[in-house]
Amino acid sequence: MPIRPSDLDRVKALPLFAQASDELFRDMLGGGFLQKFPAGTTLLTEGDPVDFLYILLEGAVELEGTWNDKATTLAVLKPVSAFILAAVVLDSNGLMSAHTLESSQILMVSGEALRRAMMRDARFCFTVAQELAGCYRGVVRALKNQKLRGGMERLANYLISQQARCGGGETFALPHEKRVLASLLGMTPENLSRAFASLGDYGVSVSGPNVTIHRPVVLQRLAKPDALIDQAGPTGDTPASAAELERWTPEPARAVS
Amino acid sequence: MPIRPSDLDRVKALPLFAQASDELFRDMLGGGFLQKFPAGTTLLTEGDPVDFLYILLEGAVELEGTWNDKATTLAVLKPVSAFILAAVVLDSNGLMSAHTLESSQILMVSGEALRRAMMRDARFCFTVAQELAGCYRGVVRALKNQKLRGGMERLANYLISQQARCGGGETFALPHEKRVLASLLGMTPENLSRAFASLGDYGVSVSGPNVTIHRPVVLQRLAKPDALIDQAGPTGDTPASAAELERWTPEPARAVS
DNA sequence: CGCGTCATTGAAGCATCTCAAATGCGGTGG
DNA sequence: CCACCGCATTTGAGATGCTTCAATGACGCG
Repeated sequence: MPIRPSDLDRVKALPLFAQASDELFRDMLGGGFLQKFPAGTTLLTEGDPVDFLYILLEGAVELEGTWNDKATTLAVLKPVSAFILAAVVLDSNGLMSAHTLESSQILMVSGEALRRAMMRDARFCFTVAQELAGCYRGVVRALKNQKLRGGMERLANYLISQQARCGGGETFALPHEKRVLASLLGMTPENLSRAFASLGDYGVSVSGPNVTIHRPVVLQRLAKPDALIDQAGPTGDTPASAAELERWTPEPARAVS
Repeated sequence: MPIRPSDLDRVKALPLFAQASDELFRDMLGGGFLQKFPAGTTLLTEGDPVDFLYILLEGAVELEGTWNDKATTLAVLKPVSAFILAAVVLDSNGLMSAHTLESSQILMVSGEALRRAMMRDARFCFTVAQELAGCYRGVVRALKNQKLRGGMERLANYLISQQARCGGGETFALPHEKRVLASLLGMTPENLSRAFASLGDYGVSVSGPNVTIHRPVVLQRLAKPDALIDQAGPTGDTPASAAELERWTPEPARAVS
């Protein structure tokens, strides 16, 4: 499984690696694998030791946590994203399971090599710290989202974010199964259905995976999007969702309040 | 406001600074203040730029997030803890407000100086990355706690953690006002009261701030503590709570599953 | 002593979950 | 091409948990 140059370029385009020297970059990827996994493959199990940093190049990966036979989705990743960086930096075990939602191509980078590179190059180490800080802030947003908002409000804000991420047109597609979306938003599939139905009163119509927001202003009055919870503020510019953790890159210094 | 040597020692004992050279340490604290604040002082407001790393030496600080006129407590810090490290590393604005719960003594370290030190010393930078990774994992635990457990389960697990933190005796004291605890656990004060009352059936009695766990086994069967959510596993050894974010130091490699 | 805050208790309303059944859709095999 | 199957989604009804509003009791401080 040789790594294609075009894949290498995509990895190097990640903020995490963009500033690393070619030498450092080559060293790190020395002990790496590029692998394809079918949909539904479990990549990591909660509680197991983590030996590799995973980088998703194609497909989609779900991160989930479980307790007492219940499961909840903590994030859904799309390319290009690195995940479980925190466990790798601490050489610890994962707090969440990871499995593919679609057939996925994944680059696995040796955790050992990554930590060595960090110790060797302060600049790269700083970039990792920035990435981790960004991840941290992503989960803080998710926690605020969960504790401060109700189900319909979470859904409304998700739709507004997703719309921005899809280019801003009044109709766009949901990127995952509704069942996954429900778990991500912290509700049951039944409840998500009902929440979608209720949003009809706010000018939202749903047809399969396609959503149309007919009256954005009305929906926003319900959603009250917030720059400190949803990554894209009320004016909706920046992509990425509050819930899609880890995938977010260091924020611009002084983001809009 | 000169910094007393004894305070310096306490700061240097933080995992974050323990490995830094004396020179680096002195450089960083050059642009720092040591200040006392009365109870109820707002140190930081959500959304404002963050110019300093805060280190709590005495007292207690609450971190909270707000949305739509509702507020929720994200963490309660006790000495010695550094906070808002993530915002400092990204030179960004805070996602949460901070205010003192008691009269507190706080060391403020220049964010500029901290970032410079990181770029200069890969070893220190690595430690910061480890700290951030630990913080990240703390919030992930909190998010799982919030999404997967109900109110009584969260309280039961909190009590078990708190008991361990207080030395393991069957009677111990709650460290904060119940109103704050309720917000930390993601419920209303009324509901916390009822939850405490319900725990009577599980051998828990409450008298003011004092809690007694008469039948630990019964409570544990309800709580089902989990090493991947609560920092202390079922056997209860390590201190610190799932909800008290940021204050947690890098975990030992390979914590008990 | 009186005031204000915190904690507790009760009752009503709302949101969410669970269980159950019906609907709709895509894909397989005949 | 069509019938059938499996799965995701939807819908309904009842139970549960949580919130809100309101009132009372307990405590500490001026």
